[in-house]
Amino acid sequence: MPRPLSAAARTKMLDAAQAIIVADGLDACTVDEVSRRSGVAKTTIYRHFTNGDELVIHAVDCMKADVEAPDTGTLAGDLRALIEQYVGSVDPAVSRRLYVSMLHRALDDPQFEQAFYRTREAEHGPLRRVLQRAMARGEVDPEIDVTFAMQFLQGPFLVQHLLRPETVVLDARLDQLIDLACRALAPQPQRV
Amino acid sequence: MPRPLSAAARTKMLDAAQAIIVADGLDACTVDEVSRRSGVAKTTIYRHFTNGDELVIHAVDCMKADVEAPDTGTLAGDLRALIEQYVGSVDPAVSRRLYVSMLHRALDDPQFEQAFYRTREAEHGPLRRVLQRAMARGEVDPEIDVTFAMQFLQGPFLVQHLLRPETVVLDARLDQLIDLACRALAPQPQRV
DNA sequence: ACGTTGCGCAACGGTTCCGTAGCGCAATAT
DNA sequence: ATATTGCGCTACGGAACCGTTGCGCAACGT
Repeated sequence: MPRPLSAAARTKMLDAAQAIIVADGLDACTVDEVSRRSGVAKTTIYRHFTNGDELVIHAVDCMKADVEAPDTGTLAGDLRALIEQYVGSVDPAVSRRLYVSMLHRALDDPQFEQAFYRTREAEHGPLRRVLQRAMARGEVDPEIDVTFAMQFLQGPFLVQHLLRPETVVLDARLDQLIDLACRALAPQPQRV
Repeated sequence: MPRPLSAAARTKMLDAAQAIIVADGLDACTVDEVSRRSGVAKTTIYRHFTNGDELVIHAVDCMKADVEAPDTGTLAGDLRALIEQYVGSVDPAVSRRLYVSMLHRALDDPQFEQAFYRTREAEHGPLRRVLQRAMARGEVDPEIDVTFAMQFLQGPFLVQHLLRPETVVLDARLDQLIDLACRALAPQPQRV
Protein backbone atom coordinates (compact mmCIF):
# COMPACT_ATOMS: atom_id res chain seq x y z
CA MET A 1 0.00 0.00 0.00
CA PRO A 2 1.53 3.24 -1.08
CA ARG A 3 2.07 5.96 1.41
CA PRO A 4 -0.87 8.39 1.32
CA LEU A 5 -0.49 12.05 0.53
CA SER A 6 -0.15 14.16 3.62
CA ALA A 7 -3.49 15.49 4.77
CA ALA A 8 -1.70 18.14 6.78
CA ALA A 9 0.01 19.58 3.71
CA ARG A 10 -3.26 19.51 1.82
CA THR A 11 -5.02 21.41 4.55
CA LYS A 12 -2.25 23.93 4.79
CA MET A 13 -2.27 24.76 1.13
CA LEU A 14 -6.04 24.94 0.82
CA ASP A 15 -6.21 27.20 3.86
CA ALA A 16 -3.54 29.45 2.40
CA ALA A 17 -5.34 29.54 -0.92
CA GLN A 18 -8.55 30.65 0.73
CA ALA A 19 -6.74 33.26 2.77
CA ILE A 20 -5.15 34.66 -0.37
CA ILE A 21 -8.47 34.73 -2.18
CA VAL A 22 -10.10 36.61 0.66
CA ALA A 23 -7.22 39.01 1.13
CA ASP A 24 -6.02 39.69 -2.39
CA GLY A 25 -8.50 38.12 -4.75
CA LEU A 26 -8.71 35.07 -6.94
CA ASP A 27 -6.10 36.27 -9.38
CA ALA A 28 -3.50 36.58 -6.66
CA CYS A 29 -4.05 32.94 -5.79
CA THR A 30 -1.21 31.47 -7.82
CA VAL A 31 0.71 28.28 -7.17
CA ASP A 32 3.85 30.17 -6.28
CA GLU A 33 2.02 32.39 -3.85
CA VAL A 34 0.18 29.53 -2.18
CA SER A 35 3.48 27.74 -1.80
CA ARG A 36 5.11 30.79 -0.33
CA ARG A 37 2.35 31.58 2.16
CA SER A 38 1.57 28.04 3.19
CA GLY A 39 5.12 26.81 3.54
CA VAL A 40 4.19 23.84 1.38
CA ALA A 41 6.65 23.19 -1.43
CA LYS A 42 5.42 23.86 -4.92
CA THR A 43 6.30 20.34 -5.95
CA THR A 44 4.04 19.01 -3.24
CA ILE A 45 1.17 21.10 -4.53
CA TYR A 46 1.56 19.48 -7.91
CA ARG A 47 1.50 16.08 -6.26
CA HIS A 48 -1.94 16.88 -4.85
CA PHE A 49 -3.41 18.70 -7.84
CA THR A 50 -2.73 18.21 -11.49
CA ASN A 51 -2.45 21.95 -12.04
CA GLY A 52 -2.94 25.28 -10.38
CA ASP A 53 -6.53 25.67 -11.52
CA GLU A 54 -7.57 22.53 -9.67
CA LEU A 55 -6.15 23.92 -6.48
CA VAL A 56 -7.99 27.19 -6.86
CA ILE A 57 -11.25 25.49 -7.71
CA HIS A 58 -10.98 23.20 -4.72
CA ALA A 59 -10.34 26.19 -2.50
CA VAL A 60 -13.32 28.03 -3.92
CA ASP A 61 -15.56 25.01 -3.54
CA CYS A 62 -14.81 24.99 0.17
CA MET A 63 -15.77 28.63 0.55
CA LYS A 64 -19.48 28.40 -0.11
CA ALA A 65 -21.56 30.49 2.23
CA ASP A 66 -24.02 28.12 3.81
CA VAL A 67 -27.35 29.85 3.92
CA GLU A 68 -30.42 28.03 5.14
CA ALA A 69 -33.91 28.53 3.89
CA PRO A 70 -35.85 30.44 6.55
CA ASP A 71 -39.56 30.03 7.15
CA THR A 72 -41.18 33.15 8.48
CA GLY A 73 -44.55 32.47 6.92
CA THR A 74 -44.43 35.17 4.23
CA LEU A 75 -42.37 35.57 1.11
CA ALA A 76 -41.28 39.05 2.11
CA GLY A 77 -40.17 37.86 5.52
CA ASP A 78 -38.28 34.92 4.09
CA LEU A 79 -36.53 37.12 1.56
CA ARG A 80 -35.51 39.57 4.22
CA ALA A 81 -34.22 36.74 6.44
CA LEU A 82 -32.30 35.25 3.54
CA ILE A 83 -30.57 38.49 2.76
CA GLU A 84 -29.73 39.12 6.37
CA GLN A 85 -28.18 35.68 6.59
CA TYR A 86 -26.20 36.35 3.50
CA VAL A 87 -24.78 39.73 4.39
CA GLY A 88 -24.10 38.46 7.89
CA SER A 89 -22.01 35.55 6.69
CA VAL A 90 -19.85 37.07 3.97
CA ASP A 91 -18.05 40.33 3.42
CA PRO A 92 -19.79 41.98 0.46
CA ALA A 93 -16.55 43.33 -0.96
CA VAL A 94 -14.87 39.95 -0.85
CA SER A 95 -17.92 38.26 -2.24
CA ARG A 96 -18.19 40.72 -5.08
CA ARG A 97 -14.54 40.34 -5.97
CA LEU A 98 -14.76 36.59 -5.99
CA TYR A 99 -17.98 36.64 -7.95
CA VAL A 100 -16.57 38.84 -10.71
CA SER A 101 -13.31 36.94 -10.92
CA MET A 102 -15.08 33.62 -11.16
CA LEU A 103 -17.38 34.97 -13.82
CA HIS A 104 -14.34 36.21 -15.68
CA ARG A 105 -12.44 32.96 -15.56
CA ALA A 106 -15.56 31.07 -16.48
CA LEU A 107 -15.57 32.89 -19.81
CA ASP A 108 -12.82 30.70 -21.15
CA ASP A 109 -12.60 27.79 -18.77
CA PRO A 110 -15.39 25.21 -18.43
CA GLN A 111 -13.92 24.05 -15.14
CA PHE A 112 -14.41 27.46 -13.63
CA GLU A 113 -17.79 27.77 -15.25
CA GLN A 114 -18.96 24.67 -13.45
CA ALA A 115 -17.42 25.77 -10.20
CA PHE A 116 -19.21 29.06 -10.54
CA TYR A 117 -22.52 27.33 -11.08
CA ARG A 118 -21.92 25.12 -8.05
CA THR A 119 -21.36 28.15 -5.85
CA ARG A 120 -24.38 29.87 -7.30
CA GLU A 121 -26.55 26.86 -6.73
CA ALA A 122 -25.40 26.55 -3.14
CA GLU A 123 -26.30 30.15 -2.54
CA HIS A 124 -29.56 30.22 -4.42
CA GLY A 125 -30.93 26.83 -3.50
CA PRO A 126 -32.47 28.30 -0.35
CA LEU A 127 -34.02 31.06 -2.41
CA ARG A 128 -35.64 28.51 -4.62
CA ARG A 129 -37.04 26.65 -1.63
CA VAL A 130 -38.42 29.84 -0.15
CA LEU A 131 -40.00 30.72 -3.41
CA GLN A 132 -41.57 27.32 -3.91
CA ARG A 133 -43.05 27.47 -0.46
CA ALA A 134 -44.51 30.88 -1.24
CA MET A 135 -46.01 29.50 -4.42
CA ALA A 136 -47.55 26.64 -2.50
CA ARG A 137 -49.12 29.19 -0.16
CA GLY A 138 -50.55 31.03 -3.13
CA GLU A 139 -48.44 34.11 -2.60
CA VAL A 140 -47.15 33.95 -6.15
CA ASP A 141 -49.05 34.10 -9.40
CA PRO A 142 -49.30 30.43 -10.46
CA GLU A 143 -48.64 31.34 -14.07
CA ILE A 144 -45.12 32.40 -13.21
CA ASP A 145 -42.33 29.91 -13.73
CA VAL A 146 -40.05 29.25 -10.75
CA THR A 147 -36.78 29.81 -12.59
CA PHE A 148 -38.21 32.94 -14.04
CA ALA A 149 -39.27 34.25 -10.67
CA MET A 150 -35.80 33.44 -9.34
CA GLN A 151 -34.20 35.62 -11.99
CA PHE A 152 -36.63 38.33 -11.20
CA LEU A 153 -35.82 38.26 -7.51
CA GLN A 154 -32.07 37.97 -7.92
CA GLY A 155 -31.85 40.72 -10.46
CA PRO A 156 -32.05 43.87 -8.40
CA PHE A 157 -29.75 42.42 -5.77
CA LEU A 158 -27.23 41.42 -8.36
CA VAL A 159 -27.20 44.98 -9.63
CA GLN A 160 -26.62 46.26 -6.13
CA HIS A 161 -23.95 43.68 -5.50
CA LEU A 162 -21.99 43.95 -8.70
CA LEU A 163 -22.52 47.47 -9.91
CA ARG A 164 -23.30 49.54 -6.85
CA PRO A 165 -20.82 48.28 -4.31
CA GLU A 166 -20.80 51.68 -2.65
CA THR A 167 -24.41 51.26 -1.62
CA VAL A 168 -24.94 49.45 1.61
CA VAL A 169 -27.24 46.55 0.99
CA LEU A 170 -29.14 46.64 4.22
CA ASP A 171 -30.36 50.18 4.02
CA ALA A 172 -33.89 51.47 3.89
CA ARG A 173 -34.18 50.46 0.28
CA LEU A 174 -34.07 46.82 1.06
CA ASP A 175 -37.63 46.78 2.31
CA GLN A 176 -38.77 48.72 -0.68
CA LEU A 177 -36.98 46.32 -2.99
CA ILE A 178 -38.56 43.30 -1.36
CA ASP A 179 -41.89 45.02 -1.39
CA LEU A 180 -41.67 45.74 -5.10
CA ALA A 181 -40.61 42.21 -5.91
CA CYS A 182 -43.41 40.65 -3.94
CA ARG A 183 -45.85 43.06 -5.46
CA ALA A 184 -44.75 41.99 -8.94
CA LEU A 185 -45.02 38.31 -8.23
CA ALA A 186 -48.35 38.47 -6.42
CA PRO A 187 -51.39 36.95 -8.11
CA GLN A 188 -53.38 39.51 -10.02
CA PRO A 189 -56.56 40.21 -8.07
CA GLN A 190 -58.89 41.66 -10.66
CA ARG A 191 -58.12 42.44 -14.27
CA VAL A 192 -56.65 39.78 -16.64
CA MET B 1 5.47 73.40 -35.11
CA PRO B 2 6.25 69.76 -34.49
CA ARG B 3 5.05 67.17 -36.89
CA PRO B 4 1.75 65.73 -35.66
CA LEU B 5 1.24 62.06 -34.86
CA SER B 6 -0.13 60.12 -37.77
CA ALA B 7 -3.91 59.93 -37.69
CA ALA B 8 -3.75 56.97 -40.04
CA ALA B 9 -1.65 54.94 -37.63
CA ARG B 10 -3.92 55.87 -34.77
CA THR B 11 -6.98 54.74 -36.67
CA LYS B 12 -5.32 51.51 -37.68
CA MET B 13 -4.38 50.55 -34.19
CA LEU B 14 -7.70 51.49 -32.65
CA ASP B 15 -9.55 49.53 -35.33
CA ALA B 16 -7.34 46.53 -34.73
CA ALA B 17 -7.87 46.82 -30.98
CA GLN B 18 -11.63 46.79 -31.42
CA ALA B 19 -11.45 43.87 -33.82
CA ILE B 20 -9.42 41.89 -31.32
CA ILE B 21 -11.80 42.72 -28.50
CA VAL B 22 -14.77 41.55 -30.54
CA ALA B 23 -13.06 38.45 -31.84
CA ASP B 24 -11.04 37.25 -28.88
CA GLY B 25 -12.00 39.34 -25.91
CA LEU B 26 -10.56 42.19 -23.93
CA ASP B 27 -7.77 40.13 -22.44
CA ALA B 28 -6.43 39.23 -25.85
CA CYS B 29 -6.14 42.91 -26.67
CA THR B 30 -2.48 43.35 -25.76
CA VAL B 31 -0.05 45.86 -27.16
CA ASP B 32 1.92 43.18 -28.96
CA GLU B 33 -1.19 41.74 -30.52
CA VAL B 34 -2.53 45.10 -31.64
CA SER B 35 0.85 45.84 -33.19
CA ARG B 36 0.90 42.50 -34.96
CA ARG B 37 -2.63 42.71 -36.35
CA SER B 38 -2.60 46.38 -37.24
CA GLY B 39 0.82 46.52 -38.80
CA VAL B 40 1.62 49.50 -36.61
CA ALA B 41 4.92 49.20 -34.82
CA LYS B 42 4.76 48.74 -31.09
CA THR B 43 6.99 51.74 -30.59
CA THR B 44 4.48 53.86 -32.46
CA ILE B 45 1.69 52.68 -30.21
CA TYR B 46 3.65 53.93 -27.23
CA ARG B 47 4.07 57.26 -28.95
CA HIS B 48 0.29 57.61 -29.10
CA PHE B 49 -0.60 56.17 -25.69
CA THR B 50 1.37 56.22 -22.50
CA ASN B 51 0.68 52.57 -21.87
CA GLY B 52 -1.31 49.62 -23.09
CA ASP B 53 -4.28 50.27 -20.82
CA GLU B 54 -4.87 53.67 -22.37
CA LEU B 55 -5.09 52.10 -25.78
CA VAL B 56 -7.58 49.50 -24.64
CA ILE B 57 -9.71 52.06 -22.84
CA HIS B 58 -9.78 54.31 -25.86
CA ALA B 59 -10.83 51.40 -28.01
CA VAL B 60 -13.58 50.45 -25.59
CA ASP B 61 -14.82 54.01 -25.34
CA CYS B 62 -15.37 54.01 -29.08
CA MET B 63 -17.43 50.83 -28.94
CA LYS B 64 -20.47 52.10 -27.09
CA ALA B 65 -23.75 50.85 -28.50
CA ASP B 66 -25.76 53.91 -29.32
CA VAL B 67 -29.29 53.26 -28.24
CA GLU B 68 -31.91 55.95 -28.47
CA ALA B 69 -34.78 56.44 -26.11
CA PRO B 70 -37.95 55.32 -27.90
CA ASP B 71 -41.34 56.86 -27.26
CA THR B 72 -44.17 54.43 -27.82
CA GLY B 73 -46.46 55.97 -25.26
CA THR B 74 -46.28 53.26 -22.64
CA LEU B 75 -43.52 52.09 -20.35
CA ALA B 76 -43.91 48.51 -21.47
CA GLY B 77 -43.69 49.51 -25.12
CA ASP B 78 -40.64 51.66 -24.54
CA LEU B 79 -38.90 48.92 -22.63
CA ARG B 80 -39.58 46.42 -25.35
CA ALA B 81 -38.32 48.84 -28.00
CA LEU B 82 -35.20 49.55 -25.99
CA ILE B 83 -34.35 45.91 -25.66
CA GLU B 84 -34.98 45.24 -29.31
CA GLN B 85 -32.66 48.07 -30.21
CA TYR B 86 -30.04 46.69 -27.92
CA VAL B 87 -30.08 43.09 -29.05
CA GLY B 88 -30.24 44.29 -32.63
CA SER B 89 -27.12 46.38 -32.35
CA VAL B 90 -24.74 44.16 -30.41
CA ASP B 91 -23.90 40.50 -30.33
CA PRO B 92 -24.97 39.29 -26.88
CA ALA B 93 -22.00 36.95 -26.56
CA VAL B 94 -19.52 39.70 -27.38
CA SER B 95 -21.29 42.14 -25.14
CA ARG B 96 -21.32 39.72 -22.26
CA ARG B 97 -17.64 38.94 -22.65
CA LEU B 98 -16.74 42.58 -22.74
CA TYR B 99 -18.98 43.39 -19.83
CA VAL B 100 -17.48 40.74 -17.59
CA SER B 101 -13.92 41.56 -18.57
CA MET B 102 -14.43 45.25 -17.92
CA LEU B 103 -16.00 44.51 -14.59
CA HIS B 104 -13.06 42.32 -13.78
CA ARG B 105 -10.41 44.86 -14.66
CA ALA B 106 -12.35 47.54 -12.88
CA LEU B 107 -11.81 45.64 -9.65
CA ASP B 108 -8.24 46.84 -9.39
CA ASP B 109 -7.95 49.67 -11.86
CA PRO B 110 -9.80 52.98 -11.39
CA GLN B 111 -9.22 53.83 -15.04
CA PHE B 112 -11.17 50.79 -16.13
CA GLU B 113 -13.75 51.41 -13.47
CA GLN B 114 -14.48 54.82 -14.93
CA ALA B 115 -14.50 53.48 -18.47
CA PHE B 116 -16.97 50.86 -17.37
CA TYR B 117 -19.23 53.47 -15.84
CA ARG B 118 -19.06 55.54 -19.00
CA THR B 119 -20.18 52.61 -21.10
CA ARG B 120 -22.92 51.78 -18.65
CA GLU B 121 -24.18 55.32 -18.63
CA ALA B 122 -24.24 55.47 -22.42
CA GLU B 123 -26.33 52.32 -22.48
CA HIS B 124 -28.63 53.14 -19.63
CA GLY B 125 -29.15 56.81 -20.22
CA PRO B 126 -32.01 56.04 -22.61
CA LEU B 127 -33.54 53.74 -20.03
CA ARG B 128 -33.50 56.55 -17.52
CA ARG B 129 -35.20 58.88 -19.95
CA VAL B 130 -37.87 56.33 -20.77
CA LEU B 131 -38.47 55.79 -17.11
CA GLN B 132 -38.71 59.45 -16.29
CA ARG B 133 -41.23 59.94 -19.03
CA ALA B 134 -43.29 57.09 -17.66
CA MET B 135 -43.16 58.66 -14.24
CA ALA B 136 -44.34 61.95 -15.68
CA ARG B 137 -47.27 60.13 -17.23
CA GLY B 138 -48.12 58.63 -13.88
CA GLU B 139 -47.32 55.08 -14.92
CA VAL B 140 -44.97 54.66 -12.02
CA ASP B 141 -45.64 54.92 -8.32
CA PRO B 142 -44.42 58.42 -7.42
CA GLU B 143 -42.92 57.16 -4.18
CA ILE B 144 -40.35 55.16 -6.11
CA ASP B 145 -36.94 56.69 -6.66
CA VAL B 146 -35.67 56.81 -10.23
CA THR B 147 -32.30 55.23 -9.58
CA PHE B 148 -34.04 52.60 -7.58
CA ALA B 149 -36.47 51.82 -10.36
CA MET B 150 -33.55 51.64 -12.78
CA GLN B 151 -31.90 48.96 -10.71
CA PHE B 152 -35.14 47.15 -10.52
CA LEU B 153 -35.61 47.16 -14.26
CA GLN B 154 -32.03 46.31 -15.13
CA GLY B 155 -31.79 43.48 -12.67
CA PRO B 156 -33.60 40.64 -14.38
CA PHE B 157 -31.96 41.46 -17.70
CA LEU B 158 -28.56 41.55 -16.12
CA VAL B 159 -29.17 38.09 -14.76
CA GLN B 160 -30.18 36.87 -18.19
CA HIS B 161 -27.24 38.59 -19.79
CA LEU B 162 -24.50 37.57 -17.40
CA LEU B 163 -25.62 34.32 -15.93
CA ARG B 164 -27.91 32.72 -18.45
CA PRO B 165 -26.18 33.34 -21.74
CA GLU B 166 -27.71 30.20 -23.16
CA THR B 167 -31.15 31.75 -22.94
CA VAL B 168 -32.14 33.85 -25.90
CA VAL B 169 -33.21 37.22 -24.65
CA LEU B 170 -35.98 37.82 -27.08
CA ASP B 171 -38.04 34.77 -26.31
CA ALA B 172 -41.56 34.58 -24.97
CA ARG B 173 -40.32 35.41 -21.51
CA LEU B 174 -39.40 38.91 -22.47
CA ASP B 175 -43.01 40.05 -22.48
CA GLN B 176 -43.60 38.39 -19.18
CA LEU B 177 -40.53 40.05 -17.72
CA ILE B 178 -41.60 43.47 -18.89
CA ASP B 179 -45.09 42.83 -17.69
CA LEU B 180 -43.89 41.88 -14.23
CA ALA B 181 -41.62 44.87 -13.97
CA CYS B 182 -44.33 47.30 -14.99
CA ARG B 183 -46.74 45.64 -12.63
CA ALA B 184 -44.29 46.16 -9.77
CA LEU B 185 -43.67 49.78 -10.53
CA ALA B 186 -47.28 50.71 -11.15
CA PRO B 187 -49.01 52.97 -8.61
CA GLN B 188 -50.88 51.00 -6.01
CA PRO B 189 -54.60 51.44 -6.73
CA GLN B 190 -56.21 50.53 -3.46
CA ARG B 191 -54.50 49.36 -0.30
CA VAL B 192 -51.58 51.30 1.20
C1' DA C 1 14.41 -2.20 11.14
C1' DC C 2 14.04 -1.31 6.50
C1' DG C 3 12.87 0.53 2.38
C1' DT C 4 9.48 2.96 -0.10
C1' DT C 5 7.89 7.35 -1.11
C1' DG C 6 6.11 11.73 -0.07
C1' DC C 7 8.11 16.26 1.33
C1' DG C 8 11.08 20.50 1.17
C1' DC C 9 14.48 23.06 -1.38
C1' DA C 10 16.52 25.33 -5.20
C1' DA C 11 16.84 25.98 -9.68
C1' DC C 12 15.57 25.74 -14.55
C1' DG C 13 13.25 26.31 -19.17
C1' DG C 14 9.29 28.06 -21.31
C1' DT C 15 5.69 31.41 -22.20
C1' DT C 16 3.56 35.89 -22.26
C1' DC C 17 3.36 40.45 -21.63
C1' DC C 18 5.35 44.85 -20.59
C1' DG C 19 7.94 49.03 -21.89
C1' DT C 20 12.47 50.69 -24.02
C1' DA C 21 16.65 51.37 -27.15
C1' DG C 22 19.02 51.88 -31.48
C1' DC C 23 18.83 52.45 -36.21
C1' DG C 24 17.52 53.46 -41.09
C1' DC C 25 13.82 55.36 -43.74
C1' DA C 26 10.33 58.43 -45.29
C1' DA C 27 7.05 62.00 -44.71
C1' DT C 28 6.29 66.75 -43.65
C1' DA C 29 6.70 71.58 -42.00
C1' DT C 30 9.33 75.64 -43.19
C1' DA D 1 15.21 71.69 -50.72
C1' DT D 2 16.33 70.51 -46.29
C1' DA D 3 16.13 69.42 -41.71
C1' DT D 4 13.08 67.63 -38.36
C1' DT D 5 10.71 63.98 -36.51
C1' DG D 6 7.43 60.36 -36.61
C1' DC D 7 7.38 55.50 -38.29
C1' DG D 8 8.85 50.60 -38.81
C1' DC D 9 12.03 46.98 -37.48
C1' DT D 10 14.56 44.12 -34.37
C1' DA D 11 16.02 43.19 -30.21
C1' DC D 12 16.45 43.55 -25.36
C1' DG D 13 15.71 43.41 -20.12
C1' DG D 14 12.44 42.56 -16.69
C1' DA D 15 8.56 40.61 -14.42
C1' DA D 16 5.12 37.06 -13.37
C1' DC D 17 3.44 32.26 -13.84
C1' DC D 18 3.60 27.90 -15.15
C1' DG D 19 5.08 23.14 -14.58
C1' DT D 20 9.41 20.12 -14.04
C1' DT D 21 13.81 18.15 -12.41
C1' DG D 22 17.23 16.44 -9.13
C1' DC D 23 18.54 15.83 -4.64
C1' DG D 24 18.67 14.97 0.44
C1' DC D 25 15.73 14.09 4.26
C1' DA D 26 12.25 12.31 7.04
C1' DA D 27 8.07 9.92 7.68
C1' DC D 28 5.23 6.12 7.14
C1' DG D 29 3.83 1.19 5.85
C1' DT D 30 5.43 -3.58 6.18
